[in-house]
Amino acid sequence: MPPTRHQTIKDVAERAQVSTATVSRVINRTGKVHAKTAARVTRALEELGYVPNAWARAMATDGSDLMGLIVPDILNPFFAAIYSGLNETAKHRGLAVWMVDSGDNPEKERQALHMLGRYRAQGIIITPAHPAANLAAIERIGTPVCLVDRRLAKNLWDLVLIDNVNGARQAAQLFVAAGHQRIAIIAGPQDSTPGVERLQGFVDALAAEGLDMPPEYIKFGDFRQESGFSLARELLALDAPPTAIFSCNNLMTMGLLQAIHSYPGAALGETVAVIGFDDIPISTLTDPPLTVVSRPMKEMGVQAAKLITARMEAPEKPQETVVLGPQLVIRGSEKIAGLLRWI
Amino acid sequence: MPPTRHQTIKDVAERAQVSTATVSRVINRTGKVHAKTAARVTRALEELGYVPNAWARAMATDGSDLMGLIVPDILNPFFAAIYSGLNETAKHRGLAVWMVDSGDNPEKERQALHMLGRYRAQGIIITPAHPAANLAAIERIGTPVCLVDRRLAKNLWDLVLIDNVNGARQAAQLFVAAGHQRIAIIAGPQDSTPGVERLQGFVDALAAEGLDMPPEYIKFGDFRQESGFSLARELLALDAPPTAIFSCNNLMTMGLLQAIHSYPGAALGETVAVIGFDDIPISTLTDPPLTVVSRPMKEMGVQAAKLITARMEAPEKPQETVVLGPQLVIRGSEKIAGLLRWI
DNA sequence: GTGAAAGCGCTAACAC
DNA sequence: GTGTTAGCGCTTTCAC
Repeated sequence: MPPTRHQTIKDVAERAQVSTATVSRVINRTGKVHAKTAARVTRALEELGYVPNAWARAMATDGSDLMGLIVPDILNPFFAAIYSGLNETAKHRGLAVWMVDSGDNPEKERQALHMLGRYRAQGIIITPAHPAANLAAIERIGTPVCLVDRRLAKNLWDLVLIDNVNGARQAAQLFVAAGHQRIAIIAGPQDSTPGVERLQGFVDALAAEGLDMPPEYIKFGDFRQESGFSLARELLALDAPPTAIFSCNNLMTMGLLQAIHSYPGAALGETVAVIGFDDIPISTLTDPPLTVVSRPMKEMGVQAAKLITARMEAPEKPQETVVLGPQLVIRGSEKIAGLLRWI
Repeated sequence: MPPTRHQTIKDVAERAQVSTATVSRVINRTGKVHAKTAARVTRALEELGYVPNAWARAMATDGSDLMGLIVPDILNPFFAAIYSGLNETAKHRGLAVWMVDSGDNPEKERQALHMLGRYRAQGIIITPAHPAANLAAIERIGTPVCLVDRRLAKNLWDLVLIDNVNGARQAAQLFVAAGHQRIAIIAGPQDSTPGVERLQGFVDALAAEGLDMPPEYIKFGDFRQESGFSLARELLALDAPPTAIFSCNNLMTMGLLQAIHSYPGAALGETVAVIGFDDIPISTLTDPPLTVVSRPMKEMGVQAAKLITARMEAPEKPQETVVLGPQLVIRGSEKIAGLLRWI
């Protein structure tokens, strides 16, 4: 491991017997350089194993190729998929994406924002931890911002959203079609866009079908597995437990399944039906396989990349919102065995 | 969105009626500054919403707080967990971690290496895609390197490994104890450390118990779900299918479960037993729940952080290897119902 | 076509 | 205690 100092443009210039300006021209293909000189420079570049210094370049040009992505949970496959789509698209445009985890925590989010600020990221894509917590900080960013999956209290930024109301409605209608009457929901936090919209879409759709949801059938979780687990147990313990449960995100669905699995007398597809929001790897492994509202996660990242690069080119253009449609994937878990006989 | 130019140390200096040097001193708490002056500077700092420029600072000090992590698959919870541990520990030491995905692909890995080089990362933690593909590039890095989970063809770098042989041995012994005779393995790629060691540990342990593994019971996958699925189907289709299958990583275990689930006549815990390497979220949801060789994933990240920061302080100290122990988590899937009667 | 030189934002001697 | 100044590595006028 020879810890050789990084070669600079100056080293290259000396070796190729030219000025640093010429080396720069060759590297960036900017301005005319004689073919022969260029060849000499290229050779020196290779011989020295020159690696450009991104900082120095960014300082001189007042702009880097760095893009920030702030997500609430790097371990959640949903956000990993967004990163995937974003990164691929950004790479094509010569941009590098740095993903940072906010832990869905305003204070950590503030730190993340600050860090990307220090590194002078040219744009920030963020799924905010809270609709208002870091509002001021985000307004002060001074570089393009694009929100993904969740809105903020102010509507100043480009948005990539899912039609949550529509997705929840489809789930509700499917439950009704399967003959369920006692339908429950494990909702998300009501200070987040997805939390509110999914609950609303679900409740409204059931109401339209003439079904009122009693309060004890509406549970509020925090989008984490543990809350899905404990809330599901509360539902199963009711005197008149629901025959159908809609879980509002992937992690809570995992908890819900775990609860059903471990609850005496409860059985998926027998005593209780389930629809989850967001597909999960185990969907096809449960018995019956899991019916879910699925959404184009990677595509959300792709759209975010497009919005933010467009805004980098035209900072003053009007705010834009992209709404992607969810898709119901029916696999069987939306019904239970005995139900049709009872109706 | 007022796209105000970033404030510089110079702006602050003017506002506080001091020199840039003094501002720098206040920011970095280096050198003496009169309390009153400091107060004036601090005030200006806040009023202007000053955010330091990491690049400029790094250029001036010839060193940043940037750390690179290159993983084969950001979507794999195993690597996400490593990031988690690494990031937390690094943050305590004032370092920021940039995780980059190599897609387990030497070419993309090369690009990742290059990118972190351009950004002058102060250290690189990497799970190499291939034992030799980018060897030269890694040797040329010139900044501390720490390998996680996989070795390289040369033993020049600090290492964080799992005792794979030991983990596989425990799995084999448990199968034997459960009365299995026809035991198969879905192994990983044989050009990777974990692939080789887990196979070896398993085969050797069985041999020690007097059990030879016929070649048709040894399948080679690529650590991805799809290969777990198709190889499992091959095993189940044998004239004398195994009663026990050991899967060598989390993704292949998912495929294996899927295959068992969908294969006519096959049933987990009835016709076939399973042990997986690495825990997965669904372990407790299968029936019977899944027995796995589990390992301290986050801790691997923590150890990597420690090794690399230690090396940053003492670049010439002897190479160090940390081997962490895996742990067998017995949940029931290692046995099948009828087996004990037959012995 | 090519080079000299200024400057990006910051730190670190070195003076005072 | 505080200011002046010389870089860090690079790009970019502006001359020639």
